[in-house]
Amino acid sequence: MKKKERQQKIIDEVSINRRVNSSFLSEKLEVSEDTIRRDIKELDDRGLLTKVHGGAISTIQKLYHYNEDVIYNRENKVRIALKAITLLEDGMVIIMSGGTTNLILAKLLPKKLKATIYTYSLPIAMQLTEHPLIETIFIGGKIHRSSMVTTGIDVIQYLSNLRANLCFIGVSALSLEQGITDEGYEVSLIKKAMISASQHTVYLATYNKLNSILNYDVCGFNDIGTVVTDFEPKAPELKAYKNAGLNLV
Amino acid sequence: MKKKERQQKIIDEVSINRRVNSSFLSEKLEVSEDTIRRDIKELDDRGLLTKVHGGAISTIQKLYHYNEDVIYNRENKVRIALKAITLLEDGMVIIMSGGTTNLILAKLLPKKLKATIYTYSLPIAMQLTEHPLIETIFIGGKIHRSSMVTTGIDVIQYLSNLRANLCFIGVSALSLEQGITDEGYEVSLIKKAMISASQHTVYLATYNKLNSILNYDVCGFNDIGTVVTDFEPKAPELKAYKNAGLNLV
DNA sequence: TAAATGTATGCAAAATATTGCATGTTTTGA
DNA sequence: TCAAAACATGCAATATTTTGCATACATTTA
Repeated sequence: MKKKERQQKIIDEVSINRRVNSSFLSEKLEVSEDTIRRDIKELDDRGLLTKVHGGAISTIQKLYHYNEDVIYNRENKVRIALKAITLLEDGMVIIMSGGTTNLILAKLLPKKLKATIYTYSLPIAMQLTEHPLIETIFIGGKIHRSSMVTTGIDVIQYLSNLRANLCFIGVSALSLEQGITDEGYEVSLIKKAMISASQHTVYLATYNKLNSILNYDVCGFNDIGTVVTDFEPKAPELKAYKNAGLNLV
Repeated sequence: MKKKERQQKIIDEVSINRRVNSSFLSEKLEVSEDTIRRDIKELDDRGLLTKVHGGAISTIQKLYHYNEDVIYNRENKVRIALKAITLLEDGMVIIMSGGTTNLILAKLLPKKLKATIYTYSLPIAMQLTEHPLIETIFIGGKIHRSSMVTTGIDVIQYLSNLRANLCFIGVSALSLEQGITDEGYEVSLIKKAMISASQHTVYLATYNKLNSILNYDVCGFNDIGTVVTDFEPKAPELKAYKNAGLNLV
């Protein structure tokens, strides 16, 4: 029996029973206890089980995990997310759009927060399953491959019947002239539906989204409520926005 | 220089430049081009870069990836999934339940298969986004944390309006007396709805699900259509099932 | 289309990894 | 506290993997 095969059997054994000891495995798999110990050590290093005195115990494994290194401008998004979290209270009903800023927000939500969250983004929904007190409702529809969100009439219709306290919208582009715009027609409609379903809307925008205009309107400048961004409050680029009456956090 | 170290250097090189060719790497790392090619092939298999004629190019990193090592009895499930795939044809409308066997099936689906797939499992939906020709529709609802599927009246209602060619159901328990049963009430209702929405139903069952009974009925023994399992066709344990008229693949 | 360049595969030598034992140390639990 | 069990480590025999070469095949490009 090869090493790989043997290690797989150890993993199986550990996942069936909560715990397994080296002497038992040594006998069952017909190798010395030293070999078993070395296997267990290696599997522990790979995070597949936990080595204990006498054998190994199972570790709760995540089926899916996401690679944060892939996210562009991650540091700034973390700062935005942390600011956005201060706006939350227990018991809120929240709608979240897609995008990596909202994904980071989902990850950073306090574990003790009680809330009901509606989303149509697969990664965000996955992330929210790790929060024990958050009830997550996924809004179904046709999946858009690259952005991993659902779109279509089903989503808009569902949102039209919803009442939420707050929604978090990832901003694609923000300008003084056009307000918030998006590059996709479908997404712009969904975001509009989110806005009208919520008492308050919070826009999450990294600084590189400022002063740009895309093809589809989401929200005119005068209707924008709160924008959370990662610019220094005194940065000159923000002055014009503040002067125009925007509530920047 | 060890293999691992060398492969890391190849990855580094590819991520700095967009592309690197084998002859350059052969000279720089002082090994034959054959070795470089073998390294590149292996790294490609692991998804860390993309092999092309003449060398390798960088691959877009996935935001989410799942850990196959976590899946119990993975080898058997792969065999079941491969058998199940032979039942598919282009243009089919398919419903998939949750579970790791279906997840593996989703992963192994031929990249050239054209199909429309309905699912209520987040991991399966994520997996399906990697198939360019598959249109995926996610059935929304309240998310059940540990199994990462949606449940509730919304799901059942949605399924009741659906007509599909085929559905794949992960089996929790199968017995001669009770047929297919499940441990959750909600899940059993959803599976029943899937069955009545589909022309044909395919049950995926690893051998350890045989001869067990759980609390909620999914499908009586006489109504079971096709079961795909990983037992040897001549195994004595299957005899009773075959004698009772079950179509085992 | 032909030459040049890149690729796949089998093979044997060399490199590397695995394993069980011997030895001494640490941990456990009565 | 002390004996028994579990553990870590070095080592040599053994098993496996890696590697470059030779050969034949495929792809590119001038």
